[in-house]
Amino acid sequence: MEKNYDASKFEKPSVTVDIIIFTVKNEDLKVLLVKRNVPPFENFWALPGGFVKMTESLEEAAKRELVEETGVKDVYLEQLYTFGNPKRDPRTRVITVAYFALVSWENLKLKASTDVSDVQWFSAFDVPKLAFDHKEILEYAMKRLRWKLEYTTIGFKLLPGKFTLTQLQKVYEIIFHKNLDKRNFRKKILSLGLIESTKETTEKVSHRPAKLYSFKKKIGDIVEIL
Amino acid sequence: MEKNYDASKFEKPSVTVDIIIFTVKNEDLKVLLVKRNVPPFENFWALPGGFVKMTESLEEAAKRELVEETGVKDVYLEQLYTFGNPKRDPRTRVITVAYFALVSWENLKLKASTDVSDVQWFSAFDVPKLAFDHKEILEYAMKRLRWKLEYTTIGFKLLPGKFTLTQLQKVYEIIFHKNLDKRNFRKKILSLGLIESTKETTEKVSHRPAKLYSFKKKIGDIVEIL
DNA sequence: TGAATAGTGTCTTTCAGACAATATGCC
DNA sequence: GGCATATTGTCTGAAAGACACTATTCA
Repeated sequence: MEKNYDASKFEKPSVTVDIIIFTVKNEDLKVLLVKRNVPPFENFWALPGGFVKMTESLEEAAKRELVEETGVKDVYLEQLYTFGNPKRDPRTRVITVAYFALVSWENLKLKASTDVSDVQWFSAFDVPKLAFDHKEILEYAMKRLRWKLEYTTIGFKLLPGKFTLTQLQKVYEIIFHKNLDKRNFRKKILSLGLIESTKETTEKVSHRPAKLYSFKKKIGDIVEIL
Repeated sequence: MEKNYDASKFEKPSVTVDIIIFTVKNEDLKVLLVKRNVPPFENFWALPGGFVKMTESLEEAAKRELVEETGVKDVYLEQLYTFGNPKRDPRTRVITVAYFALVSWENLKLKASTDVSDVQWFSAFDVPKLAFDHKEILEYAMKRLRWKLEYTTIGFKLLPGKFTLTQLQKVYEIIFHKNLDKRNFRKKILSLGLIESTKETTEKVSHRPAKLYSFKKKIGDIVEIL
């Protein structure tokens, strides 16, 4: 901290949060974008976000935006990185704290997906030109997502509460963009001891039904690394 | 981003950077602190830091602070986390972007270490009460440091350009607070293929001299994970 | 009984960890 | 030669990866 301080003495940047909201749907990784209807970057798609209010924490701001856009609470949310290049917004100095969120499609389809043209899910592998430096932010989020998937158990967060191992494997395959061996995948996931089979199975499928699994809710989420 | 924007319409938070500067000296992990001489937290020790100027990026701000406090450039610097609790500063809303830096004692002892009472190195394992939420920030930095040391090659950054394997092992032992097996440590480090032996050895020691190693400067630092 | 997906085991290779004797330079 | 530290290899257990067949349900 500076030695002398006068809050009014310095010109201050604006601070926003932007959220990268991922979900999996139709065998694809999706990201939620909103269409801008004012300059700059009018008619460009952008990450959802907004100004941080003076009385809310950064995480509260991110959660607020998340609820506004998707109607879901209690999802996985983590701070990603803070982007502060002085030229990233052509109007004025804006520093943005990026968060990334993982939601299961099943949990949110009731609400946000029924919105119309100005809020839409895009394939994370094929997004339109984005406003500001949002492309860079998205790419950073993809890196973090892959990394987390490899070294933590975060993948569950993209699925509903009960899921089959095949569904889970699919999530991994989608995000890593490569096929995985079924036996090795199951061995590894189960050896982590973080999910348990329920007594239920999938129903009304014209083939052998699969067991449904759910997370063990253990002492504190073990997602914490780093 | 918000749909409508008027830079003057919103009250804005102040934005600072704070830096956790680590070094290793006397077989201890040290962190640089500065003593505050104005309220709030007058006479408390705090992390070095300051306001982000309107025309500089966050990283530039962090580098500027780093040079001001230590006189060193070209050190390892990475963004740590952004702390934005609305109550973290009792005066006004201050959001701080924390960076952490690793410097080798040998590279900086010329300058900053000769400063007097208000800038000092403390053992990272035994710091005084800190101003604001700086204790929390420091703890987070320690976690990140341990993590990075385990999964990347970042440890080299705490040593001078040429070093012995024993010195390097010492760094790891200090930070992990436990002893490591010499043979396994050397096997692992050398298998990474990131350092190479020079033709030099330590001199004027009253025992067998050790080979000096240096980093291979490869295509881009391989420290990038996550 | 055929279609479709679920579920399962072995072998090999690689890496981490335990463990102790020899080598070298200086005095 | 004695002291102090440097340097080096083997064995064992665990985990990751390659690989193919049997089981179950429904139509």
